[in-house]
Amino acid sequence: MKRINNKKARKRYKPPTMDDVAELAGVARSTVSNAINDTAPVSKEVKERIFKVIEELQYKPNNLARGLRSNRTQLIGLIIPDINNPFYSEISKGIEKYMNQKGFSVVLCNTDYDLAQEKKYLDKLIQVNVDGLIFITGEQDLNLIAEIHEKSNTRIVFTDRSNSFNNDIPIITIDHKKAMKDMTKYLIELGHKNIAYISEPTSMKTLRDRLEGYKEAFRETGISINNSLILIESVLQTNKIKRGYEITSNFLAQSPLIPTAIITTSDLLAIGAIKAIREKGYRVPDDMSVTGFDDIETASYICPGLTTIKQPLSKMGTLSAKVLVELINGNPVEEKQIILEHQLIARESTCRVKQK
Amino acid sequence: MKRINNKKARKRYKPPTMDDVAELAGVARSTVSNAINDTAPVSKEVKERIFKVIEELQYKPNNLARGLRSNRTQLIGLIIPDINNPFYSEISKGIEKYMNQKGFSVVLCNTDYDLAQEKKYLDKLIQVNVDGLIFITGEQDLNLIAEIHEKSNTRIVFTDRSNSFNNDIPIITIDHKKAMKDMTKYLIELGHKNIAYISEPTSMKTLRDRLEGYKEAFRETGISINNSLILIESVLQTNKIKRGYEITSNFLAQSPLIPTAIITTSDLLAIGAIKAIREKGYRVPDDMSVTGFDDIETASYICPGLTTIKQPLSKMGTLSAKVLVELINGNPVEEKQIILEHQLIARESTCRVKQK
DNA sequence: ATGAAAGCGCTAACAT
DNA sequence: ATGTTAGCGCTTTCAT
Repeated sequence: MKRINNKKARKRYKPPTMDDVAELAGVARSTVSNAINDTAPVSKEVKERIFKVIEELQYKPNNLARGLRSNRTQLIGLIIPDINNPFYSEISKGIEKYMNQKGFSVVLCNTDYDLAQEKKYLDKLIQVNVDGLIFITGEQDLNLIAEIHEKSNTRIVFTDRSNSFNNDIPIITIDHKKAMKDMTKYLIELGHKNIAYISEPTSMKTLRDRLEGYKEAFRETGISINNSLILIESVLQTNKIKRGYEITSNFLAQSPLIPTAIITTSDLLAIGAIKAIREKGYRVPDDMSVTGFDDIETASYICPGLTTIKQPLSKMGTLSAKVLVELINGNPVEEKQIILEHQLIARESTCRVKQK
Repeated sequence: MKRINNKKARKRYKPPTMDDVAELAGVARSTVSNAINDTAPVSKEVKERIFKVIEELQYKPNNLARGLRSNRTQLIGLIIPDINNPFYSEISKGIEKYMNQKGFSVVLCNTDYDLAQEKKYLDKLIQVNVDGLIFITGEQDLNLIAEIHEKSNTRIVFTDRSNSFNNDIPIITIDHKKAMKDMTKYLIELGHKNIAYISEPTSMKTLRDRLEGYKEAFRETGISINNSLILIESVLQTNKIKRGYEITSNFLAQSPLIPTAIITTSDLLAIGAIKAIREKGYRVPDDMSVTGFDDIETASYICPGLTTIKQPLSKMGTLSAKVLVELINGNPVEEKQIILEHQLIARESTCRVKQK
């Protein structure tokens, strides 16, 4: 409203209201409402008359008014770190698709892993009166979540990760510890002993779990762990590929011990790592095997195809959405923790260790 | 509302309203409104009192009520084909970021290139009372758009593409014809003559323009075009990499003439193409150069690095958002067509043609 | 500078 | 089965 002085003001088109429909159909407004929402029986003839008028007028209920009255906006919030990361975009796509089918609209919130942003979005979404929200993040402020959970109309579902399972917010994820254990054992079975581990920050529970899985695999096979091969990022950030490249580059440049395999905690990290490895003159997988995590689409198309852990991303999205809709509809959700199956996908980026 | 029979009904927390604030501050509701929105002068003392109460009560204005009254929801719609495609997700990220800064929330709509879905989303967004929307699509129903433009409160901005420039809807894009001409000439200068062209459907104007650029490059350099090397997809679809792989695979299997270079209309297509080329036993770029389009992040990390046309994706998003906000604020937008600069990025997937 | 009052378009409780 | 009525929480005249 800063400038009203643009002469070409848009002609204010007034869309038809429920009153218009009621009048033209010769019934009361509440009858129209009942006809539309099936909230009370309406005779067949009246119904027909009403829907004819609706068709003629191209009447569309005003969601704002509806929401104000009924406390239901058919809006849900989606808080994710980075929509430009295929891991999140694929989950998001699943969520959006399901929600759209169920008549909800999805408000997208991109945090760039910033805790302050998360808080701001949380506030914003409440103010938008979303019926619920799906939260994918590592660094949640649990107090804040609890407060929201209690003080607003908003239902919450976590996807992929949560820092604690001690509340009753549903979470859809996989068994990260098991997954990484599978991967590590797979490499060990290929004869690898010096296996580097490049991880995003273990401030996130999923990543703590994975590290645990890595270690457990060593323990169970009786191979000793070399801590100098474990590299943990300290800060969450968006440019995963670049970070994978940098970490690996630095590591290879200074480590006295060159591993025969590198495990990373995401496909993007792995893509960066492979580039760094090659630049140092090593071949993948002949000199060094590399593994990713997630199984994003590109993982199977890059060269060499990336050995990785497949997370059912789309399904995770769909399920999260489904659970949230149940919650919104007031249906009880028995299973608070939904743990989906992962799968080790062996491609060309890993091979049996060569004679040393 | 299907089942009310879950006993564990949530305790209905009632957030404070503007009336609560007014009462506690000992002023009229309208004064609170004026204080918050700066819509009329309010004395300093009263203002302080009001904001103190707001802080205490943790009062947040209800957007629904606000929107119902003022016809402003601070919601905008984003209609895109595929959030899981880095091209769109990067633009989307730019849009979301800018909009968030400006106090808007973004409603995400993913069409999967389906025209019917686009229509549904358009309706839905109007019903949600978005203040405006950004539309990225090839197959828009122009009548529908015109209708919306006229009959709703909704402002529209196109990003990347539009089938016609004959209306006054702003569009943010690059010069696709020029871009593809640049790329083609670049290959010609490297000595290539038999350059295949793999394109997504030319039902989209941007892709018609690019094809035109390809042809013009040949014309201007006096090299004859071989139509059997031009392959146009007939249907828009999401799985670009897979399609790139299939098209290239089929083409190489049956074409009597094997080109020394392949131009594709997107990086994803190129990634698929490279895989197919290798499977047929050719090397990239030694036997066959390959080019992409867009310059998504992975383009520089795959092996070989992909020669491509850089589109300023993030900027396109930001600018689209900016224009839309101007429109919403009633500010005149002089420049309806914003054509941004592209850039040819030469990487390792192309090289000088070898002696034949 | 502040207050009173109307009403945005709808749902829901109640009455008929 | 249908109508009447009272708000939901806010912005926006219009008075004062």
